[in-house]
Amino acid sequence: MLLSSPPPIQRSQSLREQTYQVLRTAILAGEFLAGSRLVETQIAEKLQVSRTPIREALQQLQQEQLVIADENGNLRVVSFSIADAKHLYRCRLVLEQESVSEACKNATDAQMSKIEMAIQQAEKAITQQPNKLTSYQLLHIDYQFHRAIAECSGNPWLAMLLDQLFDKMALLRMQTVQQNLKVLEISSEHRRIYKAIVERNHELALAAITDHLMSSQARVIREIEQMQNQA
Amino acid sequence: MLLSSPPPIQRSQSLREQTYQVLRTAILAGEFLAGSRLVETQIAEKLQVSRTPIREALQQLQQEQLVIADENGNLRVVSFSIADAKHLYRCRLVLEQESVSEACKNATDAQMSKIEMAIQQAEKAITQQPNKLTSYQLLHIDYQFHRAIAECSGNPWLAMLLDQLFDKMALLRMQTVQQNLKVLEISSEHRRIYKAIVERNHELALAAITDHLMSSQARVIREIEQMQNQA
DNA sequence: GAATGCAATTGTGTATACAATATACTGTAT
DNA sequence: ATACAGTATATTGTATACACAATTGCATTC
Repeated sequence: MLLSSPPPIQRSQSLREQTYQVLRTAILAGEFLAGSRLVETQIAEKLQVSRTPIREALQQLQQEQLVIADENGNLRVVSFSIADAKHLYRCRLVLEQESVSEACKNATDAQMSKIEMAIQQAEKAITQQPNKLTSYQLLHIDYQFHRAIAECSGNPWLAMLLDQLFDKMALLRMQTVQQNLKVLEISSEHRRIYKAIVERNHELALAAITDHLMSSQARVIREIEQMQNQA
Repeated sequence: MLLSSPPPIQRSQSLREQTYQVLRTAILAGEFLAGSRLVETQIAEKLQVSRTPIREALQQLQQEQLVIADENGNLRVVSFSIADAKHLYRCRLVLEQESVSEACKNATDAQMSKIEMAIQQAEKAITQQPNKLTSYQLLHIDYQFHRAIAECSGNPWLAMLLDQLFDKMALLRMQTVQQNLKVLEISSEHRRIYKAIVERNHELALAAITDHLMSSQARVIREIEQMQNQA
């Protein structure tokens, strides 16, 4: 007998994968002081696993540039400059322009409704639990929206490249004051993008995503500048 | 006594790094049949090192998507479809447009001359040793040019994203018939791009890079199609 | 002959051992 | 007290050992 859907058995994740997730989340949630040192043995002891999975998780984070080796080869959590912010946003802009552009052409109804769901979830979250959300959670919700558009593009490589940038964006925000995002502004900007995609209005969608990202960049840079003035 | 320049000693690279380079080069040079399986223990024996550095090298290749895990978790060299080719070129196009665009604005004289050197090296190589070059070497020379432009952009993240794509491009070519690239066409297209950047002619540079990549994509896809017909 | 069960083999995940190197510490001589 | 030597400590790179899962081949049974 043939099963209609092949059983998606997932054998419990490896320690490496679990360790990776734990560390990545901790970094993106800002639980390490920026620039703090990461030592295999210490993490191994804290998580109660051997060095091997830790090593591999750290290596992966290093490749993603969430962790970098300093001049002595010591691993540290990255810390971004304003220049980095501008460069990262520039990369993200051209990739997301392609993303919405293709989404206008290719998005199926199911995919579009996934975008809308992302918007609704965001709005629900910010009205229901105004101050209970961490910045990390807010950002995650935000990226669901952008991720959904990338999926509409039908280009998995594009989605992959954007994913890489999203992580760095999150870290960028974590470095800044943990002040809440301008959630209302973001929400209306998202709606505008979504509307353009649904109408398959290519020009408008491009303009909307561009505006959104430029505003977002401006907000981030302003925050970083404020932080630096305080310090 | 203090040395004027901090001694740039590079203690002989780790086995992990060496293994990584060996495997990566072998893959990009097409020394594995596409889709062939990679087994830690076998490679370890062949290279006469323990599994540990091999594991880590393979993990890195996996993250770069030069190696993927199949449904059973076995590692294999990737193999790209025509759809992948189109998607990868699309990503590359938007990133390289940004690249030349910023290069027009920011390139210093030294950086520009590096681009020209890349062109000259390419021309020297193809006139002096017409048939002695492997496809891998030709591609490497080609990418020097594109890499030089990315450096002119002054955006290290952009360069990083493009680097990732270049490796996949190389693999894409390796899968196709090992017939020689249309080196003459490429060379003149490169010259056109270079000229536009030197003149800081933004419009022209964008048009030139776009033409170049579209032609390149067409060449690759034609090759893949031919291959598939033969098979 | 097909199906079931049971080694034997292979391969991976994780822990640990050991060596090399970098860092910190301590005591001694000036 | 300061400079320095020598020693202890910490950290990483690599090898190896062991456990477990998956696969294969063979034998046994129906």
